[in-house]
Amino acid sequence: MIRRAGRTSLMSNSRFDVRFDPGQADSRWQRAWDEARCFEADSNSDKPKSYVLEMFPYPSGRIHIGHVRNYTMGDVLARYKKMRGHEVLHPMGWDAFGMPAENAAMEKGVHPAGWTHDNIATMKAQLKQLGFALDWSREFATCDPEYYGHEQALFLDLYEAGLVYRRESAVNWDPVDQTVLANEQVVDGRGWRSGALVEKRKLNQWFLKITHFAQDLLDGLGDLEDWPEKVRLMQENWIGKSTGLQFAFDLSNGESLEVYTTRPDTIFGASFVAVAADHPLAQGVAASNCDAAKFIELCKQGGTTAAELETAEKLGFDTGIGAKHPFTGEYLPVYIANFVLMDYGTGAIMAVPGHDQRDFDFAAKYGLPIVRVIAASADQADAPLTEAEAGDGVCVNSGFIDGMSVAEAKAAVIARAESEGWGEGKTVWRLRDWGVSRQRYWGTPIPFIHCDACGVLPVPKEQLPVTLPEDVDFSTPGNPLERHPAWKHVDCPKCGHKAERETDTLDTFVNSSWYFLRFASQPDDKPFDKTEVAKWLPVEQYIGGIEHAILHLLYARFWTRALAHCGLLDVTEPFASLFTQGMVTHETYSVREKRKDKIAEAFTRWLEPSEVRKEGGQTFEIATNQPVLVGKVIKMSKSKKNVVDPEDIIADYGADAVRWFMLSDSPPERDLPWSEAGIEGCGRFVQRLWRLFGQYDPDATGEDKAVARKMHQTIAAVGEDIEALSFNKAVARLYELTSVVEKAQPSASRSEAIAALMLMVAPMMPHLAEEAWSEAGFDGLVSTAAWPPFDPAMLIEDEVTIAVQHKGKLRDTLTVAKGLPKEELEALALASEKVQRSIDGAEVRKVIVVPDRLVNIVT
RNA sequence: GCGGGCGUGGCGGAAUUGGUAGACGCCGGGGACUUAAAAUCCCCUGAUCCACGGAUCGUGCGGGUUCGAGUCCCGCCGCCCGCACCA
Repeated sequence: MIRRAGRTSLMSNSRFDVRFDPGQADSRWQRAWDEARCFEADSNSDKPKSYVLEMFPYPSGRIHIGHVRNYTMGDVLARYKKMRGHEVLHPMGWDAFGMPAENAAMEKGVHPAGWTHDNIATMKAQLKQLGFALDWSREFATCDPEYYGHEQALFLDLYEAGLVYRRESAVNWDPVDQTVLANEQVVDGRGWRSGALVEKRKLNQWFLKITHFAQDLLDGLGDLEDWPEKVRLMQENWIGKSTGLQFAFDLSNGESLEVYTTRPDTIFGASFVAVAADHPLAQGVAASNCDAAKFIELCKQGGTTAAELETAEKLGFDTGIGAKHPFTGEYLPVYIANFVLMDYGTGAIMAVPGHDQRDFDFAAKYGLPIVRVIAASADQADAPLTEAEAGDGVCVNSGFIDGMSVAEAKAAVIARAESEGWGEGKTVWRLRDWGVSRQRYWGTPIPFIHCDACGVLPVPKEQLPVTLPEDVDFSTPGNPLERHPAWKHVDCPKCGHKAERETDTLDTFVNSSWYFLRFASQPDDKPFDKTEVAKWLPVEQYIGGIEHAILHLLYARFWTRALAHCGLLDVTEPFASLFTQGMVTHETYSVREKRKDKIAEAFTRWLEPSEVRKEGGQTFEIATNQPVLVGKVIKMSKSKKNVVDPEDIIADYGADAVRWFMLSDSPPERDLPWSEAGIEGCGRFVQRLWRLFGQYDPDATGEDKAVARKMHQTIAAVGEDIEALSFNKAVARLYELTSVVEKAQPSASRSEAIAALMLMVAPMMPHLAEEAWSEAGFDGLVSTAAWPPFDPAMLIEDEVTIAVQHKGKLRDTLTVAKGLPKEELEALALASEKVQRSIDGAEVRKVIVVPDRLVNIVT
């Protein structure tokens, strides 16, 4: 199976005589791969194709260990697929627009472009050091004008297709810095720099009609069998299809108010009506009532996020208006409430405290009635409610729907509303259109021009790209594009009079919504070529963090559909299989210190792992020798200093040991705790394999059945494990084979197993594998060699160990020939001395025999 | 608050999906080699009891189904992630 050429003796002057030296081997093989250009994908190949993609990184400065884990997983799969004869596309690029570049500009006075390009250079060098099998010929950064220019063209295509529009929408406004803040820049309702109370302010902004594809995006989830169930569920909940009743309350002031409810079955339990603070009704009340206006102002303070709105104390303002209940005719009070969202449904709700916790909290606070209208059974109609009960049951205290199930009552109430003409059944989506406007510089300029006479006009396509101006000033907060003297002012493309450019840029999620298409095909004159893309898409395996489970992945699915809708693409689902990997974690180290200026106030000083020393179960700070508090194992973060720099550990242990550590022990979807002892173990294993590889002897003779069987079993299992991305299991099996081969006497089987090990570790430890492969005298690169075959006949053991239980407890084990009939197994089990002692003369009532597994005797 | 996930030795985890719990690795202990150290190799390592043959307990907690439960069902507890302008 393996041909060998060249050297005939390994006995002398071999690299195997000394320890494996990653310091010189790593870079030598990295150069060899570059020179051979062996990882560049050929679109015209007739091999089966594999598109392996990891989420491209934001160039934040340096590669962190999370990147290393992510890209190592993808790399193992890409290298494995190549060895299995696939034409592999495994590209890399840079998600290069975003806020940190502007923050650096403000803090350090560097230009975002320069900062970003420096970071890319650093990080690319770091990725190269890890030996990833990437097709660098397809590399790009989203901040390249070529890339974002094509993105602008696509944006205009979507505009022509009616999928882009403008409307008013709220942003976080910092009144001191006079700037728009991202949610993460709002801390406890205050601007992170100014500390000013953040306000909600309305701006005209650009939106993409993702809701047009809501049903399609939902339906598509059903076909994504190779996506984690939890991600599909999260997206399903995010899209949030609900059917309910939309109806109008007649108000005591003569007007009417549309509300939407998903629980029309609880309509008889409605005890008040609530509208959002920015609902027109609330605005109307505020116009003549300054208390109401004050309350609305209060609601504007604080964050805009759902989590903040829902955890904030429920507050309301009684408008004094009454809403007439459609069945009882009773008037319910209408409140303005801080927990009602204008963006969902009609921005107004009927509140049923008995069966919705938010309504319950509100009713309890304001002394409103809490009525039970759903009960476990009809005789429980008056059971007291101590909290909202959202579960199933039958209707009680509910007039004509009494006794109906929740589902029946929903249908009955909708039917009645429709026949009486005051309401209708309606499907409502939680999914909202995607706001893509950002009031920032470092992003894709939105290619539109505002003309007083002609309105909002797209930039003609032949004038693309609209490039960012380079001479910008970050000394004052806010968007530099707004105050740029020249860039902003242009002539109207229609009437030729003076007009202004749109100064908003696109959300960076737009950049990452089509980058996988550009990797597959990158012509100069258009974003991508449809037929070329069709050769590579969908991505066979997409790998990234769970934090992208909803937004990025939903936006990319939407964008792909939208482009297909415009006739630019034939695919609708970009990622056939998705894998979400866990984080890399580390324990934290801190010392509590007393501040000199504030003696009473202790504060925490965090220490880096390199600043502490462990001794006799205790941990000390190296510099001061004082005891260190060892904290929880949490995600590595700069603020807690529990970080390790990949470059440092590569320097200490070599790329292969780092890669091996990333794959070992923890299942890839779970968190991986970083440990110094663990990486040391990996470094030892690299040397252990190296010593074993040095024992490869092409002239060895003789068969060793046990070694051969173990090798075939391992080849079969490791292949399956890699395909399932169960790298930790593949690693464990390779350890097992290594141990077996080490202990075996020299034989042809043993040498064959050593060669197979070189091939099997090649995707994981490519530098070591190349060095051993060439040193053992094999031709060519191991990276382009074929994965070793296995013989299915060799997988089957001829002996099995049978568990013998008495009353479900293990009493003995028997080693027998595989496939022994039930009767014989039973007889052997009953003959066991240990079993007889346990039975102790009792009557055997039943014997359960599972062939090749166990015998259970019941007395 | 809503939605999602995860709990197995000192630690990371494995267990053919209802069939020998703890594979494999790390840590720790003992030994070999060495003048010594490093490196390497061998043995032990869930808890308790023990007559040294073994016994009992044990997969977050409490119930249940089953000849048999880490795995299935019901109810709790704890921790983690996401929540639309971080990427």
